[in-house]
Amino acid sequence: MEPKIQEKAWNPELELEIIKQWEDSRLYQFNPQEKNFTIDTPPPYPSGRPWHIGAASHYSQIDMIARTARMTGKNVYFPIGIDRNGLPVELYTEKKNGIRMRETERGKFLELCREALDDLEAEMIQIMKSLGISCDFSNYYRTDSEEYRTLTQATFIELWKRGLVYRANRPNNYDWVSGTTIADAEIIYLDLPTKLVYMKFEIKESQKTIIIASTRPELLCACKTIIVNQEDERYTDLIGKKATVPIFNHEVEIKTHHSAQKEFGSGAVMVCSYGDQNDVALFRELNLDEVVAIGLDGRLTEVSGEYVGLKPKQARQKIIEDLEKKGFVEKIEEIAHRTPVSERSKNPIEIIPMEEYYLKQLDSIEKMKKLGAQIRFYPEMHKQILMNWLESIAIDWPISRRRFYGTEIPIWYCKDCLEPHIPEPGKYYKPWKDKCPINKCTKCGASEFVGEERTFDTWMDSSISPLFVTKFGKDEEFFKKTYPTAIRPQAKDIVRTWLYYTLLRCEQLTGKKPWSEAWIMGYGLDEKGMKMSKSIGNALDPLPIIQKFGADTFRFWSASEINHGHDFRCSEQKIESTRKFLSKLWNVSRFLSSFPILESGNTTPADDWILSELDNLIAECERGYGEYNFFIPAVALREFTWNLFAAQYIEMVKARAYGIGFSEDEKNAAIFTLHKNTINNSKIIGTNYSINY
RNA sequence: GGGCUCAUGGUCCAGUUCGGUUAUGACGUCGCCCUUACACGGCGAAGGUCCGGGGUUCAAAUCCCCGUGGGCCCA
Repeated sequence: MEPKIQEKAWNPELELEIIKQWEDSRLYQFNPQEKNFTIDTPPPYPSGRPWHIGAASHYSQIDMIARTARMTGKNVYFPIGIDRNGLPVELYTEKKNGIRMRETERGKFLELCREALDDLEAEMIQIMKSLGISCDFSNYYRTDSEEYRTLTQATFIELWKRGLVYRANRPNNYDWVSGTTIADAEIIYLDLPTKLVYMKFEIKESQKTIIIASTRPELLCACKTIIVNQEDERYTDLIGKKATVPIFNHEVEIKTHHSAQKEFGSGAVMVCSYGDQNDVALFRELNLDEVVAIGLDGRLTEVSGEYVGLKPKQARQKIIEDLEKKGFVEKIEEIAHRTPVSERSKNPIEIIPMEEYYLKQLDSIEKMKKLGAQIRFYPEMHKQILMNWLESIAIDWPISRRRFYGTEIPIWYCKDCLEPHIPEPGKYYKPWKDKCPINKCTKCGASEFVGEERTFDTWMDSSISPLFVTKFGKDEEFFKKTYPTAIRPQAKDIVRTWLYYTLLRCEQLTGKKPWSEAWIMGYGLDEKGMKMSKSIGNALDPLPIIQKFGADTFRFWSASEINHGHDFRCSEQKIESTRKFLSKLWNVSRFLSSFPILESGNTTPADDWILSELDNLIAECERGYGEYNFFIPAVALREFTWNLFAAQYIEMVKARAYGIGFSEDEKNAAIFTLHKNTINNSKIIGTNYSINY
C-alpha cells in the first residue's frame, strides 16, 4: 500500500512546469462561438516593483472568475492588456535619467518612456504568469500601441463630429518657475513659514468692520466673496451684508459655507480666484466670476492696479506695507502654512484659468443612472459609489492634458484663422510632428497648419477597453459576438473614474451598456489596516512570496481571507500559514493515491453521511461561485476537508480501507467514498487552486 | 470639509438581512505527542466589556439614535 504520490508536500517549483505546459498548448486561446463570456479585464499599469500585493490578489480573483465560468461550461474570452499611458512613466523616466520632460526633445523623451515601460512590462507579465493567471498572454495588447491609440482617436473624432466636444476655460495648476501646467498628482504640500495677515474690511452702511485672515493678501483684487461658518455666532448678524475690499474698494457679499473653519484665523475667509483648490471649488459652487490676478508669466496682471508686473511674493510684501500704512491691518501672525508646491521644483504653484477641451457628460447623467441601475453589482453595496458620483458631477469632463506620454489629440489649427481641423478616423495621428492631412483651411482657405501639442486624459484610453478587446470598428462579426461583454472586474477606488467613464463612453459610441455585471473588489491594506505605500515602507512585494510559497498558496490565501468587496489586510505570515491547508489537501490526496480508483460501491451509513455532507458542501460552494464570491467556497472547503473529511471520516474508515478486519465489499465502499470526496473537492477548488479550468 | 464603508479573543473571519441555546472556524501563543496521508501534522489549553454611550424589548453582536476610530473616493 505505497502511495503513488511520493512527495510529502507540494513543491512550488512544479508550478513553473504547469504554466509552461499551458503556454505551449495555447490552452487559453479564445475562438468566438455563439455564446461567449467576455471579461473586461483591467489592463494593469506597470509602475515597477513592488507590484501592489492587493493588485496581485485582485488579478488572482479575476482569474477565478474566468475559471469559474469555464467550469460551468462557458466559452470564456479573458483578454489581457498593459496600460502604458500617462503621468507615472513620465515621472519615472525623468527620475531614472535625471532629465526634465519639457527640457528634452519630445521624440527622445517618448523613446525613453517606451524603453522604461518595456522593462517594467516584462516584469509585470512575468509576475502575472507566475500567479497562474489564465488569460491569453500570447495576444496581450498595449494601450499605447498604434492600434489602440488609433481607436482612441477615432472615438474622439466621432464624438467631435457629433458636437460632444468643446473648449472652455478652467483653472489649472501652474508652476510658473518651470513654465508648465502640472497635474494634481504632481502636487505635494509643504509647511512653509508664512505671514497670516488679519485685515479689516468695512461693512457697508454700518460702522462695523469684519476681520479677514489670509496668507494671500496680494489676491485682494480677485476677492469675490467672504465666507463664514453658519454655526459661527460672531458673524450671524453680518450674513448677507456687503463688505468693502481694502485698497481695491469693490464690494463683496458675506455668505455662509461649511468649509469656513471657526478656529482658523478670524473664522472669516476671503474667496479669491484662485488662492487654493478650495477657492476653485467655491467659485464653481457659488457660481462666481473669476478674475485672473496672476498671468502665465507668474506676475500679477493689470487687474491688480499698481501691483502689475510684480511676482506674488514681491506683491505680497508691498501690499502688506500699503495695508499697514492705510490702517487696514489688525495684526500679523507668523504661521507654518500648508502650501501646495510642485513635487519636483518645490515652487509654490499658482492656479490659473487655461483653455482646455471638454467632453459633454452633464447631458448624459440621467441616462447613466438608468444604465447603472441595469448593471448587477457584486457586491450590491458598491453600486452606491457610482450612484453618488452621478449625483455629484457638476462639470463636463476635461479631457486635454499638457503632457507628452499619452494619446495625441488629433487636431490641427489653421495658422491664419486658428480654426480647428479634425482628420478622418482610422489612422494614428501625431499632430505635434506630423503634417496636417488637410490641405486647405475650410474656413479661410489658408494652407498652413499648427498641430495640437496636448494629449488626452488617460481615462480617454482606458474607458474604451471593452470596445478595444471586442474589436469595435475593426471586426464586425467578432464585435457582435462579444459585446456587450459579460463582466467588468475592478477595484472600488476607481468606480468614479474607470467604471463611470467606460459606461459614459461606451454608451455614447454604441448606445449600449458595456457589460451586464460589475465585480468590485476592496482595497489591500497592510497588516495594521493602513494603506500600503512605497514611501512609508509598508508595501509587501508579492513576487518573493509567490516564489517562496507558490501561486496556489497565494491564491488560496486571497480566496479564503478576503470577503468579497471589503477591504483586506495583507501579511506574509497569514499567507504562509495558508500553505498548511494546501499541504493537508495534498496529503489527503497522497493517502488516496495508495488505493485503486473505484467508480461505485455498496456504501455503509458512515459513507452515506460523508457523501451527504459533500452534497451540502457542493451546494454552498455553488452559491458562492454564483455571486463570484470565492471566500464562500474557500472557507467551506477548508472546513469540510479539515474538520469533517480528514479529521472524522478518514480516521473512521482507515482500517476499513486497508481491509483490516472488514469484508472486501466494505473496504471497496470506503475506497469509493474517499475517492468521490477527493475528486469533487478538487473540482470545487479548481478555480482557487489553478487547476486547468 | 463632504460622501461611502467597515469595527466580533494578539490577528483574520462566520453569525447581523428576519433579535432567542454555551458567540463559529482558522492563524498565532502555550503544553503534550515523530501513532505507516500529513511535524507544513495530531491531541489539549489559555485567550472575547462582540468599538463607546444611550434607546426599543421578556430578550440585542444582531434593530434605532448619538459618538469614536480605520479605509476609500471627492474637495
